[in-house]
This record gives sequence, structure tokens and C-alpha cells, in this order.
Amino acid sequence: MRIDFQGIETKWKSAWEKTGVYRVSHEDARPKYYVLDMFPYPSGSGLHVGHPLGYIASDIISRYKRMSGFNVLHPMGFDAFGLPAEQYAIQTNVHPAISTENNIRHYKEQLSNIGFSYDWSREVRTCDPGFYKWTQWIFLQLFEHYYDLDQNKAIPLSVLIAHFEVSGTTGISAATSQENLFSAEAWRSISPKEKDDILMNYRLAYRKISYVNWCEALGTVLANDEVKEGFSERGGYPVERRAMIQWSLRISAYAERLLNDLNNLDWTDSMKAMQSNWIGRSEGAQLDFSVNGSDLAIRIFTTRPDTIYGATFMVLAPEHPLVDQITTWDQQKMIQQYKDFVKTRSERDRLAATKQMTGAFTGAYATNPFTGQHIQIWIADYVLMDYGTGAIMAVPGDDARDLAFANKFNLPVVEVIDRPAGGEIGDKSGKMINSGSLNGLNVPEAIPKILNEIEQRKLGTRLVQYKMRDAIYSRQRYWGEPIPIEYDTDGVAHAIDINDLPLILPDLDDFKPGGNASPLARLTEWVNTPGGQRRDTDTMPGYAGSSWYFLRYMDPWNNDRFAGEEEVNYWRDVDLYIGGTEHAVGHLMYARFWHKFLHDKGLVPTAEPFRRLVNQGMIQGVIEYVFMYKERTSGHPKFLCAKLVMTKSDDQLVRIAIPVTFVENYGSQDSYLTTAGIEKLIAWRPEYAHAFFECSQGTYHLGKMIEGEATDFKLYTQSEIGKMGKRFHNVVDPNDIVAQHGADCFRMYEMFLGPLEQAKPWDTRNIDGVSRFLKKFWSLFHDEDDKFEITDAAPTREELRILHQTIKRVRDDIERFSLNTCISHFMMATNDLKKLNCQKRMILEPLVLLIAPFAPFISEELWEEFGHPSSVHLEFYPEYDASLAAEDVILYPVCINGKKRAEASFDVNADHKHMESEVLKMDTMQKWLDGQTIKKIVIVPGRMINIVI
RNA sequence: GCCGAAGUGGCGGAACUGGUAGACGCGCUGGACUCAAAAUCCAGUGUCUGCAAAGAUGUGCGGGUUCGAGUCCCGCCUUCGGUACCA
Repeated sequence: MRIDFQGIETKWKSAWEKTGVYRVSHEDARPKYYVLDMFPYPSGSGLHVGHPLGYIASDIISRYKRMSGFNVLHPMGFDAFGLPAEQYAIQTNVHPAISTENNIRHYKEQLSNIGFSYDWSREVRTCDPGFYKWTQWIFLQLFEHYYDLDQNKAIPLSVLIAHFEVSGTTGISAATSQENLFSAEAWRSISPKEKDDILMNYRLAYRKISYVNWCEALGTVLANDEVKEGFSERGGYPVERRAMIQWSLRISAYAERLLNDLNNLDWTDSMKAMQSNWIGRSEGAQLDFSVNGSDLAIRIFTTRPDTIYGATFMVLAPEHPLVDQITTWDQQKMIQQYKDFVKTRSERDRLAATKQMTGAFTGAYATNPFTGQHIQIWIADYVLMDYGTGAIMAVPGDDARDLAFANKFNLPVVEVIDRPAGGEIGDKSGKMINSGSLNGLNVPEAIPKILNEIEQRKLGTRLVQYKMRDAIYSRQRYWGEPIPIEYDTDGVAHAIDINDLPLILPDLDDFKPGGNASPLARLTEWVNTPGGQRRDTDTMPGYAGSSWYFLRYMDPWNNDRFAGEEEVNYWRDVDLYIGGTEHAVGHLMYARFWHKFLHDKGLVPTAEPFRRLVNQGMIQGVIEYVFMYKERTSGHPKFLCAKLVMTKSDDQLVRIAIPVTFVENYGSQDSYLTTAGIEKLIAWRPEYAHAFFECSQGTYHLGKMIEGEATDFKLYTQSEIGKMGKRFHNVVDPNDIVAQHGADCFRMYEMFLGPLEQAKPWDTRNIDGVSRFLKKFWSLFHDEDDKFEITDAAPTREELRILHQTIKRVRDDIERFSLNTCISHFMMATNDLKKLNCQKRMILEPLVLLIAPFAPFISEELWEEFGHPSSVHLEFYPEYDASLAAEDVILYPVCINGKKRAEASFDVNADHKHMESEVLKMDTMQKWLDGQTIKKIVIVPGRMINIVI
């Protein structure tokens, strides 16, 4: 028997498309359920087998929810702006719009073969002007708002301006880049440019000179989360610090809310931990140290005010604005030299030389407000300008870095904590010493005491500091959303008129990055507007479109609003979001931030966009390679079979990754090359034409390695190695698997690989098991001649038990997201029914429905054969569940002192008492007990009955 | 270093609130069908002892709680992921 899965798939794909079964509307009485996939970036290499893992899981949930009576929104789209398309354009001169379009077509074709139930009428593309009109619009809203710290929300900038007009900065508490106090008179008297500069300190989207991550190779700046260990995440190019004027988003204003609201989310602990580490809240105090012989003061932030008696010197970041003012004339040369030295050090050098302390003395002294001692002021690059205040009080007695610095430069060290045995520096344990009024207190007692003292003496204030910095928003690249801002002749930034949105990305034929400026800067006729203004030439970063795309799906064709009010209020938020962990701090943080901003404006009903988040693990590719002798005795290359490698030493051989499409049994323990495979290899690399293959028992076996363990490929970054990619010629096209085994098999196989969240290597061995299962399942409904054969006979108790147990298990599994065990349960049921030779409608019909989320094609086909109106949708009948569950009978093992003695059956709905009496009634019980006294009867509902004697 | 997750057969992995550890699948062994192979079906398969019945042992290591621990508690070890001069 064979299942004609290709025929079935073609038939149902077109049926679905024709009837538009997966279209949904917000005008629906059913409760909504929104299942979202992280939309892909359409790369040139197409979808590989790792991509659909999460999509399959989300499709199963969507179908399941749809069958359980929910109105399910399950859309798909493309994150289509970005660097790779542009890099490709630079190399090939193909316009990014064209290559993107082609790639999307390929992706959609691949996706359609897997049987997803997307509502394609809602497809979005971030590079589509109809879409980025609203990306630009949201950006302008951010530009026109500031963050009010009293009301704890975003407020229109016009309110702030009105306040300035009347009372200056008095009574304003707002998130700002730079504290700057002025009166209403002062405000009214300054120029528009000066006003603009001040307002920039408040806007949620603002321009500012900041130290940025400049990537020379990519010709653009990058956000912190796009930089990994001093290299760009995309491409792995070196990144350096550079001061530039850039757009940023004031995400830091939302730090506290982004942190607190994590509590209400159904996300994994590790995901929440990553976000909360990135936000990096720390409590402490901010206080001023006065500089001796001047009226200047240096503001510092510390989390350990209790150690202030041990502050024996101060350190400023080399870029700190006060450095030049306080440096004494005799130290100027030293300080300048050190500043120059720091500039030449790349981010990478700094990270590499972590333990090496460097610095220079300014010649100036400050006064420790508690000890009254005069302490030296140094500069050093271990103090960062953009964290805290860019200055610290150094306590070598209880801070490892300060101690290392003090040791290197012979600065005084005062112990302030008497640590218990085994106590380590900085671990907040022990009693205070040498600390005036704090002496004898434990650290946790000393902190509040000193804070009170600091506030009473008006030396400073308590302060909560966040590590999270504002997100740099400008990119000096072409393929992105243009920033809808114009500058007048004074350089004042103006939002372009809302009615002029979208600001279309102009055409270009030279995409090369141009030094510090975007390629758009070369289009002078575009840059200079008819109104005499100059356009901003930067574009938005990759995360712009993805920060709100999930809202656009709710109403993708709306031209008057980012999404209609009714639609947004119906769909509200994403109930289930599935995607990879790599977006933990980038996309997910920005999306939460934008959503909160829109919520502040009353445009979205919920404070959080993604209620539940599930991270699918990566499918790691297996790299297949041949072993080639380094030395060529005959002049031709010679390859050694993997099974014979043990006899050679490592340095005699070199490993060469080969395309996995040449390989027989790819991914399994004994993959090998057939003659045909060797021919393909030779066609791929003609220089192997006369190669000799040294085989074991007539077969040439291959070596293999799981990506991520690829230590030989150290030159690539982890994220590149971690994903299946072109580099190792091991992209497996889902189309190939679907063609070979069918879409249902591919779907179930990917789920059967293991828990969704776990990373796992692509291993095709188990695919045969799933394929066999589907054949067996199909055979339940068909006779030997493949004729549909079903009886109306009444089911037996045993058959009912199998059905009900399966319904219960499958529903539980899906609710718990345990999709791999769910498939095991289908397999068990099928095996059991096969043994009983059960061909009864009453048993098999519900099973077709149950398996539909996993194997939609086969179930549609079977459902039709059952004579149901061919479906528009498979509807789940809850009656199947309810009516039959009442009769459910489960066998419970009966144990005496932990040893199994017999099995007894019970009604599943029975209560404990009932079960207890049944046990005691049993004849055999007396024999087992042998006259012994029962100490205890333990009844575990649904499990077992344990009798202790 | 800090934060998080996880360690179970030859392999992928089950075991939901403590309750017959190893479900289900792969692989392997034997058998049936076949001239033969493939496919399919049946039986077996943690380890050790034993012909068998059976017994012992077994979820990274060491302790503990419990009638009972893969699961809970304490102390370690290892692997993976994130992050790091963050004051």
C-alpha cells in the first residue's frame, strides 16, 4: 500500500486556496487567539529545515485552537529590509528590491508545501511603502513625545513646550539626556536652534552626539545588541567606538516598566533573566565630590555607599567633560598621551587586555566628604563614560578592579570591611571597620544608614541606575526606511508632514556605503527639498519594522491608521509567540518598548505585546566531510574512508566539507558516498577527477560534525556556525524532504525530533519511523487494495479505552506544548488498534480529527472519505471528548509495599472513596495480605494504589 | 566571575502534582514471508550473574527527607546558553 501524498497535497492545497478557509475576520463572535511566528528575513539561500521547526509548532497550535472553537489569527510576512540584500546588491549590482522579491517568492513556495494554515491575505513586508509608512509614523510619534516621570508615561512634546513657555523647567520631571535648568524668560529668549537642542534632550526619538559602535567594513553604526564581543553580529567584522551625531530612541525611559512587566509574562525564566540582565537595574546613590581649589564637583554613582570611608581616590572616564578643566598644567602632557592611547585601542584590544590596568593622574585632588581626606583624581578606561556618571569613587578595600588599579599605581588602600573566613572582596558580607559611625555594623545594615546620612547632609540622593542604554537608530545604509526628518537652514530638525508619508526610499544604482554618510546623501536632488530644507539621509535599523509588525497583521491594508481601532481592540495582543532565542534582547525588547509607547498613547489596549513566548531550539546542521591526504604521492588527490581514519594521525589528513546533497544517509551514523555521489563530487570540484578513494569494505564513509562543535572553523562567529548555512554546504531544503516523504511526515518528523525548546542536530534516521507510522495509520482505514473500509460496529471497551486515553493524552500534550510525546501517543494508539484489527467508525473518526493539526493533508483526505462535506475546516466536535470520557476506564496497578501485585480497573470519574472500597472488596486482596495488618493505603489518583503493611 | 538551563540505555528522547524508570522511535539480534533482496510482520533488547526461574544493580557525584526520590532539600562536578572592567 502506498499513500499518494503528492496527489493529496496538491488537491488540498488548491482547495484551501480556492475556498480561502484560513482567512479570518475580527467580526466574529468566537474568542480570539493570536499565534505568531517571528517572521523570517528572506535570505538568498532559501528556507532550510531548521526554519519550519517553530512554524510547524505554531501551526499545530493554530489548528488545534481553531478546532477547539477559537477565532485564530495566524499570519506570516517578511522582514525584508536589511544588510544582506544590500551586501548582495553591492557585489552583483542587483537592486535589493529585486533580490528581495525573488527570495520572498522562493520562501512562499517552500512554505506552501508544508501545509501551513496562514492567512496569506494578511501578509506584510517591512520594505513595502504601505507598511513602512507606519514605521515612519511611529518614529515621528516618538519624535513628538517626551517621557514624563511623574505620570510615568509618554506625553506629547507640545505639553512640555507649553510648560517651558510658562514656567521653564520648574516642576518638570522628565527623562532627559542632559539635566539643564532654565526659566520661562530664558526659554522665550533663545533661538529656535537652541530650543531645538534643548527639546532633543527630551524627545523619545532624538539626535545626539554619542559614542557609537562603528563598523568600518559595513560602513554603518550598530546597536549594542548587534555587536558580539567586539565584532558585528552580521559578518563578524571588527567594531570600534566613535563619537558621531546619531538618532537614538530613549528606551531607557521605559527601563523600569520593561523590567517590572516581565513578571506578568508567560516566558521562560532564562528569557526573562536575559532581558532583566540587559536592563541591569542597580540601586545605589549619586553623590558629589568637590574638587579641591575650585568650585567644581564630580558626581559619582555607587551601589556601595557603605564603603565610602574606603574611597581613597577617584577615577573618571577618559572622555569625561571635566577632565580638561581639572587637569593641572604639569600633568597635561600625561593626560593627553593617555587619552590618545585610549583612542587607538579598539574595543577588541580593551576586551583582550581586561586584566591590564592603565590610567593617568590628573594632578587634581578631591575631598572625601566622610573622611575629609584629600584624594587623587585619575582617569582610566576601566571607567566607562556611558554608564552611571562616567566617574567613580574608588574603594580598593572592597572592589577588585579598584584594588588592581591601586596596586599598579601605588595608591593607598584602606580596609573597610572585616570579612569572615572565606569571604571574598565585594560579596557584601562582614562587619564595617575604619568607617566612623558605621563601625561594627553588617553591610546590609550599613547601607541604609549611610544613605540616610548622605541625604540628611545633602551630599547626594538615592538613585536607581540602569545598564540599558538608549538604542542607536541611524544606519548609514541604503536598504532601510528613510528617516522622515528635514532640517532647515539653521539645522533645526522638523518632522515631515504626516500627509507626506510614506517618505519613499528613492531609487539608487550605487549602493556602496560612503564613508560616514549614507548612500542617500549622494542623491542631491532628493536631499534638497523644494521647500529649501535638507532631508536626513540615514535610514532606520533592522529592528524598526519588526518592532511593530505584529500589529499590522491585525489590519494590514489600512491606509489611515497603523491598524484599525476595532481590529486592534479585537485582536489585542499575541497569545503565543514562537521564535528563536537570538532575539532575546534585540527585537523582543524594542517591540515591548514600542508597544508600551503606543499603549501610553491609548492606541493599543494591552501593556505588553507577547503574552506567551516559546523559544524553539535551533536545528543544527551536520557537516559531512571527506578526508584527503595532505601529501599526493601520485599527483592526484587521495581520500580516506572515515572508518580507516583511526590508523592515521591527524596531521596527515585534511577535512573538506562537501555538499550534503551528494551524501547517502545524510545525518546518520554511517553516511557514505555512492558512485553517483562521487560523480557529483567530481562535477562540483573537477580537480578531484582522478582522485582515489580508499574504501573500507567497498564503501566510502564520511566524517561528520555537528555545527557548533565545529572547532576547526573558529574563524566564523558562533551564530554563523550555529545555524545551518551555505558555508558548509549543508543546507537541507524542506522541499526535498516533502517530496520524498510527504508534508505530513515532514511536520511530524520535525516535532518528533525532541522537545521544541532544545537545540538538536538534523538527523534523518528517525524519519523512517514517522513514515512507517503514517502508513500504518492510513492502513487502519483501508484494506489491502487501498479501498476505504470502515464498519459501523459498536466498539469494545478496550477500543474505547484506547480512544479516550489518546484524546486525553493528546489534548494534555498540546496544552503543555509537549508535541514530541504527543506523536508517541498517536503511535501507541495506532499500534494498539492495529493489533485489535479495529476498523470501526466510532473509534477512527475522532482520531482523524485529533491528528489533523499534525497531519492536515491526510486527515482532510480521510475526513472526506468518511463522507463529511469536504472541508472547509475540520471542526472538532467536543462531544467526542465529553460523551466518551465518562466511560473512560483506566487500569491502575495495585502495589503492596511498592511491589506490583495486580491490576484493577476504575471509572475515571470516580472519587477516592469509591476506589478505596473497590480495592478492599477484591478477593485476592486477602491472599496477598496474608493476615498482615495494613498500615496505610496510599491512593494516587490516575496512578496507582499502594498498600503498606 | 555573575545569571539562566540541563545531565536518564548504543542513539533521539519519555516519566504531567514524589508512585512499576527507560514510554515512543531509531539501531541491533533472532524468526516468518521470499529463489534472493527490499518492503512488511512477529519476538527480544539498561547493566551484571544465571540454561532458566530469578536475583542484584541502575537516572553526573556525595549526603539527607520519605513506606517510596530521575523528580524534593544540602554540598559538589560537568555541559550548554546569556553576559561582563556596569561602579
